[in-house]
Amino acid sequence: MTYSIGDVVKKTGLSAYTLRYYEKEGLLPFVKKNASGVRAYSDEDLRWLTMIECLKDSGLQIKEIRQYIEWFNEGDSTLSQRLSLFENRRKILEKEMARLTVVMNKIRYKELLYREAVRVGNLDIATNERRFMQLKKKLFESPDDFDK
Amino acid sequence: MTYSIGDVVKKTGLSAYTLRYYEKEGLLPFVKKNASGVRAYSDEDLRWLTMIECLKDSGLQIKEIRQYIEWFNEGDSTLSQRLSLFENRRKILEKEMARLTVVMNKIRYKELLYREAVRVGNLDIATNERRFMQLKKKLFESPDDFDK
DNA sequence: ATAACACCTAGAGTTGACTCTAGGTGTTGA
DNA sequence: TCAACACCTAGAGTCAACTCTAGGTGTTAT
Repeated sequence: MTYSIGDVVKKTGLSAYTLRYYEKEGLLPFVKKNASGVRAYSDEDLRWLTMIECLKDSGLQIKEIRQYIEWFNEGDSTLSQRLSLFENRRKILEKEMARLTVVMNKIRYKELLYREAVRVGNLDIATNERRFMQLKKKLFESPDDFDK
Repeated sequence: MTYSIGDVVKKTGLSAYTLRYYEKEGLLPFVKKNASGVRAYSDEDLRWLTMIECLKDSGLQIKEIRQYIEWFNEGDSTLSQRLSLFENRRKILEKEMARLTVVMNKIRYKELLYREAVRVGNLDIATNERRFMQLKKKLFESPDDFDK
């Protein structure tokens, strides 16, 4: 069972441009072409595309994904490099989630503040009302920076 | 109290290039210049920079940040637009965190798998060992996509 | 047999967010 | 006074990841 590039566009949601671009960048070294040069994707290729999506979602750049694929093709001698890659990614994702949690608190504070501001018609509450000042103090190192 | 661009570079970690670029893009509409054209940042400007950092961290593009600053300068008539902005951001951040949680699981699976693969010297465990197959099934819709 | 259609390549263009270069001005310490 | 230094502007360059264009080929339905 093989698939045309149009089939793969429908299956993956990626554009044909993107699929060709990935190939040019070395992300799909196995895609076969028929006698007249038309791509015929295998199920194996589709599995690679799923993995590529996952790695991309985790924040890897295309050249890093290519590196992973090259390691995969070199076989068991590169197992430890691949392990490092996933370890590093996991650590980076942990940091990213921590970062997002902090940002989320700040944005939530702003949402709460503006919800009340819309209700009363002005923003003075941010600097006047005890409850907002206390919230700011809890959320921010230097609270006054968040009156903007 | 005012600060030169060099002072602000030290305080914020942003480059002088970036600070001038932000100004060009309308993110710092209040920065004063002295008679010979040299920027003198105020404490107010520094507070804006903190806010800009926060909005940038939350994923806003520079033109969206400019829009927010314009709304701020227009006063209370734009309170509800600003509320929407923070609401939308909060929702986007929630989605982003959910997305990262899913990705994290997949990357953790890979890390675990490769840790064992490095120990035994090959990757066959992924397709042979019951515990990895079960983990895959728990984590992925179509588990075989993650043998790459 | 011809028009429509899906596909191909090489290479140019786009977008966002910087980052740098060239050429110049203003201030300050030896 | 003159060299070092921090600063200025306009505009060009960079980078990643696409996205598109131009010009062409191969297949299929009428």
